[in-house]
Amino acid sequence: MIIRNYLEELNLEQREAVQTFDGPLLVLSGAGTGKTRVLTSRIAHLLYSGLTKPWNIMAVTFTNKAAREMKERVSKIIGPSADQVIMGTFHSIGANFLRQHSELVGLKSNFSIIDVDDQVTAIKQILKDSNLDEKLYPPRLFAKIINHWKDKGLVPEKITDSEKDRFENEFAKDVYIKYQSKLKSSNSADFGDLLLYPLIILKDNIDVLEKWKSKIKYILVDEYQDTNTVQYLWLRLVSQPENNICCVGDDDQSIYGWRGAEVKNILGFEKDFPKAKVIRLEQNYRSTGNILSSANSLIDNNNFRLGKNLWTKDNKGKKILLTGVYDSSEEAKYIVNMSQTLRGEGKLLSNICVLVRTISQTREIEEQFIKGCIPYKVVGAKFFERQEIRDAIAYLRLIVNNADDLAFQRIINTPRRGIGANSIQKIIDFSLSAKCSYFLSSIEQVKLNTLSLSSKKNLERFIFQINKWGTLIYDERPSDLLQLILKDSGYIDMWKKMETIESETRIDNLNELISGMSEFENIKEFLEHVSIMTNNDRINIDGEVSLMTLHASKGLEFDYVFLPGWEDGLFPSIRSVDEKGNIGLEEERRLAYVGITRAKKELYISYSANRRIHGLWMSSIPSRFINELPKENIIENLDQGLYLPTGDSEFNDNLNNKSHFLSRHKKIYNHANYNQETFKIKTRDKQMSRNFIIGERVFHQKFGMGNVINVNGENLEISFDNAGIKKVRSDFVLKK
DNA sequence: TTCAGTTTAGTTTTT
DNA sequence: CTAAACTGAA
Repeated sequence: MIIRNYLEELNLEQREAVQTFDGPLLVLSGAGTGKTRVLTSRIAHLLYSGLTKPWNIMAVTFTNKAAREMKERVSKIIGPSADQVIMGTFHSIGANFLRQHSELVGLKSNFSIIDVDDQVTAIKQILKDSNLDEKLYPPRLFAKIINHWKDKGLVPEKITDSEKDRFENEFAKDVYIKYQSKLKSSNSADFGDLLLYPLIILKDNIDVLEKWKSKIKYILVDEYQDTNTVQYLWLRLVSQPENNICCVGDDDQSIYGWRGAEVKNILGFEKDFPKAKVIRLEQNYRSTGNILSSANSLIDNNNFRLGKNLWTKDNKGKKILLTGVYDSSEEAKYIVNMSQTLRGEGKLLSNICVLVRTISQTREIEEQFIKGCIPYKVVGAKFFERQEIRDAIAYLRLIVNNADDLAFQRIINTPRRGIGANSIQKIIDFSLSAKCSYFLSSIEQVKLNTLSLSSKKNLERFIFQINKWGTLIYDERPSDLLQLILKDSGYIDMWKKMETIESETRIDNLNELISGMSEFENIKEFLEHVSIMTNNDRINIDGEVSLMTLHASKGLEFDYVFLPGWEDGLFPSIRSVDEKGNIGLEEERRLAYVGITRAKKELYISYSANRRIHGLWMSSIPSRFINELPKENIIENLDQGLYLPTGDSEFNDNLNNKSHFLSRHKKIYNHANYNQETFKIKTRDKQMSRNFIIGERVFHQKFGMGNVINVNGENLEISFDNAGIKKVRSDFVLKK
């Protein structure tokens, strides 16, 4: 055992949180107050005190990355036995549990985990079978309702009439029932099931519950403010009666309400767990005084909060730089210029991050980073949602779980193998009447000779291939097997034949997937990993600027933080305010609070007068949140000088007034001429950069330096020094 | 059954 | 603006 004086490194409150072992404990831990340190020290202290064994402790984190980090930090104090502590996200722990007890809810242990897109596909089919018009009843809406019910722990039987008040909900309950049986027959579970099924199993099987209770003696929960009802019920169930449960969280950082998170879980902790002890951590070790008092003053505008005030021994530091720009591309350029300046001052790029409200904001910023030759990384880029990646994973899913109808449907004719809509419909119809999977149905169709000769031949070949690959699951390495599948199925060739830039990228992505798989021992482990991987699990902190959404930034910290797009409508998002009124606005404000408190040293907030939304240029006014920041902590960047001063009376009059949402589209001042000018400059800019000549030296963000060897309009063929020959669009390379 | 060309619908955040 | 859905011809 490695003995370290971990207790002495803690402040008074932290130490109390670490040493309070028995009974329910809530640690209200503000941003940057050392909550991870408390959690790790607590685990170490529990083990060090000899009270319990590692496998009797369960620590639930919000991301797998957080779990990994925690494990590392605990093992630094206590040694390798830290590995035996049960750590993971609710979803990964739930999935594990469900694999052990799957038969209790009618699943097999090799069930597939499906994502939102698969849900929508399944619901589409159900609507079709139920003769409900997709146009009238959008599948996405049903998916949302069903997920919402699952978050609340509602199985179909428990849906009461009061839940049906919305007109769709009457159908929704029916769709929900059919959806669940569809999933069951596909041997699949969605994200909600990973939490809901374990709860049901524990409730209905007293022996399983007792076994769990005798195993788990101490529970630690991170990010408690973002737990939903199911997670809450689950914690209540397994922690009773000793209630040795320690929840750490910050009500001001609750930003997942739209996903079913209930702030009331943390607000009502003392009521839910009688005799609970509450400890507040308010000393911040992360940010400067200016950053901290801005955050405090902003969040003070929220009504629904427990209330706390962060303080720091640190000095005031630099003021927050507030910048108004003309349009979003100016904003992107500004961020890149500032990053360049910081880099010039010797600051590491890995200490810089840009946090946006919506992921689409990253595109323009990326463009400028490429032009400015600054390495960057988009964290949580939707790699696993790309078509080619989903297709590849669907092949693996079908091989591991033949009953996975959603995977079957996705790839049965991808690449085209002569099995058209008619044949597929026959397969589906038969599976419905025979109550078997699509895959089994296909086998029957071949036997029964119901399809056209060519279809039959093609289907036979497909079945043969799936079976053949299935025999290799345990023999081949996952990466080798996928490579084999993509080659033999003709999937890679399908993209190769296209010879477009996009198809090249897709093949690159597939190769990236294959190489990423090499760290996994078996396919099942890999599939588990990809489906419940969290956003920032893939983060790497090399010499790159990080670009991500505010949501993805939870739990992270950076020296220099850019917060672009502080405009009313974008941030706070008009949708959340429209849909949920003040509740929605408060959540947006908490999101702003999370953003501000990520910064350790310097914070740059910016807003733009014009932004292109869904292809149309819109003008906008600065975010109301800007006025909630104390003037003494802020300095306005007058260099840019492209926007009206924030003291503008029209803007102030409209604050906190819903009508100003309506005036959102109103031009603040006429930019028409300027607009045209910039447009001209931009096109000229683009055209100039597009005249590439053979032999020219160029730079590409991903592939580095290279020489142009072929020019075909916008499409360039480049021989890169380190990455070989690639086809690239001219927008993505820079002249040297 | 396939493929190319055209129209339309949907765009906040994510396990 | 983009991806999915649709349409019609080969």
